[in-house]
Amino acid sequence: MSKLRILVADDHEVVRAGVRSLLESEPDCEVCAEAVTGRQAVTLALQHKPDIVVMDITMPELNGLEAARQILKAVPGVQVLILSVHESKELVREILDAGAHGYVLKSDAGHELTAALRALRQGETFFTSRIAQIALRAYLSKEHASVVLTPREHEVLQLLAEGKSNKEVATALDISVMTAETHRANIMHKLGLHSIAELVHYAVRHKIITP
Amino acid sequence: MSKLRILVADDHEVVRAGVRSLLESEPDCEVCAEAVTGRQAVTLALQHKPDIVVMDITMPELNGLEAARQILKAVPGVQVLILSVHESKELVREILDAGAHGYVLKSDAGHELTAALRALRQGETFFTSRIAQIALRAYLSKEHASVVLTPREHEVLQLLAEGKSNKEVATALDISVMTAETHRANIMHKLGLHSIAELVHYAVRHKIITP
DNA sequence: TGCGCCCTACGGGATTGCCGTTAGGCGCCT
DNA sequence: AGGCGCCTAACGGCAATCCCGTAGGGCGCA
Repeated sequence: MSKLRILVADDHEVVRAGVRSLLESEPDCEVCAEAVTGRQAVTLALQHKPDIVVMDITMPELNGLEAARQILKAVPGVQVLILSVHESKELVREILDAGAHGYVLKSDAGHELTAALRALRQGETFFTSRIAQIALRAYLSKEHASVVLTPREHEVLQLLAEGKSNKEVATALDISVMTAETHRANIMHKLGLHSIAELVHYAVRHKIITP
Repeated sequence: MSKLRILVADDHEVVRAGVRSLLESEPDCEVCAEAVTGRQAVTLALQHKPDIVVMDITMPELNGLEAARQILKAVPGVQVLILSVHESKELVREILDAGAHGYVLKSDAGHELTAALRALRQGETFFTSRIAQIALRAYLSKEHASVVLTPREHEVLQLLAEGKSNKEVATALDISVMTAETHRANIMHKLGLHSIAELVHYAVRHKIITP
């Protein structure tokens, strides 16, 4: 069996060097090309027709997700392994929908990356445990997991995350402070949050507010 | 002359592998240790007393800047090279004030990193061109507005913004709850904030934490 | 019609947050 | 030596949040 030919796409040279270093510790892998932008990744994928593309998400010109979609459509048999820092539920969903074959976090240990490659070579998929958990939770909570919040709760969440107090929320929505309080309690219970700070984090991560 | 002993601090293993790979292509460099958090960087710097610390900024527990300050104070003769994705004006200022010896962007080419190392070995500083421009502009326009927080306050701010309560901050920093409380009050007073939510916003906007 | 979900509202106790103020010790700079 | 900034610590008091639970009215769907 010939060597696995791999295209590495990441806008940071340091990261590319890291991936190359980790991959080439595997005897049957070789990096056939490196791309700095998403557009370049598409071009190089067409030129080299690699077995696997290791792809970052945040890249200039064309983000990794869109690049992945184009590559998967244009290059038959290619497999895409996403390597990113992000781990939001929406992102996982988008990645799965894009048809990626695996997802590893940059904070994961290096052996996760090589394990992912071995899985892909066997024709399997590989999602690192945290991602698998996110995907599983999303699946178990009946598809639309992020819509567990009712419209009213979503509204309250936004106001709270913008820095408003219970009283201000109550005034803004013209409801009792008690009711605002109840909504907040329900939101926190549903999302598993325990403080305003976590709530703001959640809102920022899910783009409910713009920091 | 013996080899340059280098400590690499970054929470992403891929990045650490990349830095290691790039550094060890230089014959007179060796990576003596790797840290995953800011606090671990401080500990390992004290243990290994490296010649140079290559440090990321965004790290859990203790950010790279504060870690750099502590290391520069505690380890005589050590040099700190910041390796980050960010390039805001405030950040450059803080980095210069912290006493770092160089600043290279992750998107820079690998030879920038090795060039920086060579500069540091000669006792010089190295700032990649975009950073040098930012620093120069900031110097010329004499802006001394934004950075009023003390190192300790910055640290407390980070922990609070990460969602920790006063009590948790106190535990994490091994200080009294009262003291943590005082720091929080001072931070809020200095920044004109009035709630944890606003504090988190501030931290996100100023890239003190990653949402 | 009945069930479930949502919005509304309230109670009360424990905890934590917010604010002003004071004060000692320590290190750094002049 | 003296001053200054920082870190530490503490107090009092009021406000707000957290965490239980309970509960009625409205509205859509089977």
